[in-house]
Amino acid sequence: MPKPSDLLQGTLDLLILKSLLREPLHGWGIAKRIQSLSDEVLFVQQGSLYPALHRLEQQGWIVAEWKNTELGRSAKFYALTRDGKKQLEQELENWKRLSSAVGLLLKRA
Amino acid sequence: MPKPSDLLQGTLDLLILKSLLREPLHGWGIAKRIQSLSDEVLFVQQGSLYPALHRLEQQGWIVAEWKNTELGRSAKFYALTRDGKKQLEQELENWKRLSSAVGLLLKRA
DNA sequence: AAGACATGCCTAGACTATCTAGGCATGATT
DNA sequence: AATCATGCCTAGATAGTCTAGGCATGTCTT
Repeated sequence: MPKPSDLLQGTLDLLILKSLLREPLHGWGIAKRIQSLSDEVLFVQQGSLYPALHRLEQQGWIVAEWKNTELGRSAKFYALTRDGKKQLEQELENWKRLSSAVGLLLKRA
Repeated sequence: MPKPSDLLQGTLDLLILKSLLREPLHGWGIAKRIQSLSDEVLFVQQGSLYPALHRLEQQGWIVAEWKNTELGRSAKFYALTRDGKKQLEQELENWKRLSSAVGLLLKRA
């Protein structure tokens, strides 16, 4: 039984980093942003998101800081680090390279 | 330490099915075809390919038959079944849906 | 004749990302 | 009082891919 996938595997880091490029966001906000910016096509499960955030933080690509949301709630805001921006560019390039290669093959084969 | 990926995860089935659309091929040939049609960008490891072929065969999407290659060697040729074509179309659609959603997000975010 | 290389198939084990399925807490709304 | 939205988290299962081997045959080179 094939499992429905909400994401293209391996792109979650890319999506997270990219959505933090403009401004720091908390986990919940990241999920909503990915969802809305993709026209409700991409959904990040919380069980995927939070481990990913911790992974990215450990790599030094994002940093966390507790702040208050506009709703007056405490939330963990993540911001891109300098290394994170570099990583983002690498992942962007990799995505372009691989996805266009797939596109090429699909057009030709 | 990030692991270099030769493929976008989850696209292998799609690539295999698509490369069998024109004519049956054996494993070795599938790998070479994916490689050349993608302008040497996508590489399928044999340790990924053969398990995938067996998986696809078990699903009923491809069938195997031993034949001789042009070089006079015995090789296992795989052909798309009717179900395989259906599956291919579904995976094609899914790929388009998800990859364009990623593209959209990357453009916007 | 020996060795290397290309062709061809295969598997076991490790790795890693994602998903499922929960839990916990707070504030607002009903 | 109950429910819902917001917000963070983890444990375990699942599954796909990669690493790193093994095996066999045929051809080409030395």
